Amino acid sequence: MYRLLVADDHPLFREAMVAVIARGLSGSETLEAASLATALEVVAQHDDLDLALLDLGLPDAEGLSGLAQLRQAVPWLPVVIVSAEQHKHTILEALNLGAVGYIPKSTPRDTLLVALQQILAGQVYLPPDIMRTGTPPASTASPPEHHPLASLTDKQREVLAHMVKGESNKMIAYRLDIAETTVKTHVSAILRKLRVSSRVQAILLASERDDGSR
Amino acid sequence: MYRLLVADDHPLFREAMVAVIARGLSGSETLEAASLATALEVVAQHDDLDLALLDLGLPDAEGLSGLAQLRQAVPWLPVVIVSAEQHKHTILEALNLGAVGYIPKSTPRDTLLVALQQILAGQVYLPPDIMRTGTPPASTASPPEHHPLASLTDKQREVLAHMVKGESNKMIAYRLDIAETTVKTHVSAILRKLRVSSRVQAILLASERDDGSR
DNA sequence: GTTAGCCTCCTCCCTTGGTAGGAGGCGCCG
DNA sequence: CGGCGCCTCCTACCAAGGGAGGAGGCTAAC
Repeated sequence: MYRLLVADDHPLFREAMVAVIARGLSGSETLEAASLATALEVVAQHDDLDLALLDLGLPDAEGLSGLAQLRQAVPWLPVVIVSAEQHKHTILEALNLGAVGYIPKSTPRDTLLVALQQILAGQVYLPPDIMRTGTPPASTASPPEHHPLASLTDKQREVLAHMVKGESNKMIAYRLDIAETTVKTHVSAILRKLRVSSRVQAILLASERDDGSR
Repeated sequence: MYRLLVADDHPLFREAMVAVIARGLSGSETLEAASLATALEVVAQHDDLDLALLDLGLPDAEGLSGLAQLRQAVPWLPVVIVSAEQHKHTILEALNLGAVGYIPKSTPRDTLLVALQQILAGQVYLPPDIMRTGTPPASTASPPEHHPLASLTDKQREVLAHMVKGESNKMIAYRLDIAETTVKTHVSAILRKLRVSSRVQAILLASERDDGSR
């Protein structure tokens, strides 16, 4: 059911991770990337990804800069850090950059699965020791605002603006002078990027943020 | 296309009015009432009415009290006053009670038709002399808030509350532990009473008013 | 020139939303 | 008691929404 990206430069570890996902999240698809560069390529071409697992040891990304780049490129994509190191400082920094979780490479297979499921369900996963010792500050409380709206193209935003007014696809098509099928295409893309499953939810989400109306 | 109620105690005038409507607004249905009492009965049984034409000379309603009662009984129903008298004071008072227009009985047939169309389109109609001399104050600017939400039954409000959260009919059915068909019935009633044609519009209207969410 | 992203439009297909109309149960009120 | 409103549920039907997949044109970037 899910589409995940596994970005890690160790083929072996990558395979192991993919195997865990295949077994634990049946029906899910996994894409792989051995470097940050390819990871960026992949996410650019797949705007239907549900989650990216990002290793912090990638050759072309020093430390958390890879996370930062990924977050900037595709803000709507949740990223969970998979790392060997476990400095609390690093973890908190990652969360501040918008990561939705931090999974130590030492995590046993079944715990890993639980973590992924938790994250895919919209939660944040952190290693148990962090969870205990001092709750990470503002980070988890308000996960630095993935503004998924930002990832919309101009046209998509325009369509969304009409959706928010309560207009139907047909009406929007008429107003923007494009075919209704085109409107549907845009709407589908919007729903995907906003990670919702109905126009109503998209509208609610949209009018929650940029609220020009009141 | 429309459903109108003509409330007037003069059979002859009522017939004439119905005839004008039948000819000018082809396909429209008209219901009739000779007294305020019957008018109240009729509107109670037909929540799909588009407009009520109310005569101010009804035997069981002194002056504007009939309008007040009608407005209170079915706040979602637009009411236009049809009257012989033309005191400016009366007209303004009627508007303050939520009337969407005031049509003098002396109005010629074709003007009457224009007035009705204008009102059915959501406008307010007033006799020309009033329109000229001094614009009626807050009345037309903010037509005293038909709070259509008030006309919803408890269950309907409950359903609406879930709609506002972005839930589908199926989901609402599950949560309220009723059949989806029942939810649909409620939704339809809500749309009718709120005078909108899609759930999105209903949601927007609902969250515009009672805004407990922010 | 090639690539990539975006916009455009299409067909096929399924799900969801919404209307119409009927019907039974329940409770309140005249 | 009878009537009425409300809630419940149903069938049948049609319109709108949404996904999958493909395709062409356009422009900006390399």
